Amino acid sequence: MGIEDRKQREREGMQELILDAAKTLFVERGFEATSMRAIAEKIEYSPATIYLYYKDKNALIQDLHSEGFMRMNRDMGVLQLVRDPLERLIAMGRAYVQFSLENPDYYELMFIMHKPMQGLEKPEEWKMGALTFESLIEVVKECQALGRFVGKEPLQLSFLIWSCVHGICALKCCRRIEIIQTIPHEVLIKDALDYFSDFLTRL
Amino acid sequence: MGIEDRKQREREGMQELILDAAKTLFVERGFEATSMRAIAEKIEYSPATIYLYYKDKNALIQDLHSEGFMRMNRDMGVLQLVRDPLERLIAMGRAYVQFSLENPDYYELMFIMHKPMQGLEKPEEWKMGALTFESLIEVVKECQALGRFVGKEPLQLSFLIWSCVHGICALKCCRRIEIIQTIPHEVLIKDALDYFSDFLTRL
DNA sequence: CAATTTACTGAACACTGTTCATACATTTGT
DNA sequence: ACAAATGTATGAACAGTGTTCAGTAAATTG
Repeated sequence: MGIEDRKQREREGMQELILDAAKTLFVERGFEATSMRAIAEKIEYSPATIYLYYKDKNALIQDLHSEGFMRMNRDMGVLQLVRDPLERLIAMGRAYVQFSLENPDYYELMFIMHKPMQGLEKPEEWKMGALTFESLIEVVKECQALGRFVGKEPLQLSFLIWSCVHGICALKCCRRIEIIQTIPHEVLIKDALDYFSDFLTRL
Repeated sequence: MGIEDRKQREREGMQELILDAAKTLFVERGFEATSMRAIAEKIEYSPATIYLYYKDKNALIQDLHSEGFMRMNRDMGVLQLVRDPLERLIAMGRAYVQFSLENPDYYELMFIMHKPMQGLEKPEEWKMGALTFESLIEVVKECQALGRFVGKEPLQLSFLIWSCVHGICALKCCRRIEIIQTIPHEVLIKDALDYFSDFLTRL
């Protein structure tokens, strides 16, 4: 029946309408600062209507959470074409940081905020993140197969590498980088990434 | 006049009473989850009374923010006694992570939450953090004086080192470490720190 | 002892996320 | 074509939040 299909489409259209409005406001005014009423006003519906399409505010956040991971995976997908594992590893690190700089709001959602985590026991959505991490482990293993990172556990090493790039992103994102005022932050981050790459190469 | 002194003491006593209650509740129930009314109830005063001693909820947070830095500085102060710069650097990294594990609530306040940052343009309070970072730069320079980290800018390198340990703490604190379920987190963090130390030693 | 300053509070304001009975529109069965 | 049943949207309300302020009670002063 085409009528059920139409209903389904309408439903998804409404969800997208809500999510887009929410996204815009979240980016504009931050997170806690955007109310359900504000979202409702933007799409010209009653606040109660939103609850017909999303269980609560957290559901909205979780949807954006997954969308963030899809974007990141899309952005980093092309890197699988890089043949040399070490080069790929370094490129992944740079792409990761770049993503966080270009989409700080998504990044915060994905890796910093507490909200999207709680009540998300199921790794169903979160699985996308685990997948990205596993591709990191894979590339580390490939590097090891070529004689690098000898005597290191790939999992632990991958975690350290992740920590390193995440640390850069998080300090920037949470504005703690601002205690450093002697040089521009872009330079700081660029240099840190260069050193990071240099270290990986030398190990 | 002793009477003015007493008033001053009473005032500070009240501030401490409020701050202690706030601290307890923050740790117990998280941050956004503790209301001014809850704090007031705990100290058996009216909510309005709190506003006679703290401008608003942010002021409370900022006070805890500085207290966190004082604790951290105290904890890490003894490390200045470590003679060898590299050993000191590594010990500082370990102490940093340990602090974050023992005081996740303070850590979140100091390095993750957005709230204590906004409206805190003055580095008066934030200066304590900058001081800790500068002692990191110093120890890096000392290492360089002994022939390590050749050709690296101390500031940028220090930032990378900070990023690395902060990354570990932040992933743990924000529960993103939980995507890794194959080995216990303590082991993961311990190993990552060992690798981190190993890398610093080999550079 | 009266006047003044200080410490405190109850009630209110403008918000927040969320729920639910009610009203409207649409689809269905006859 | 009309009535019944389903689905969709909403206004009003609830319980909660941070915060303010007029008014009260206590302590300090003259």
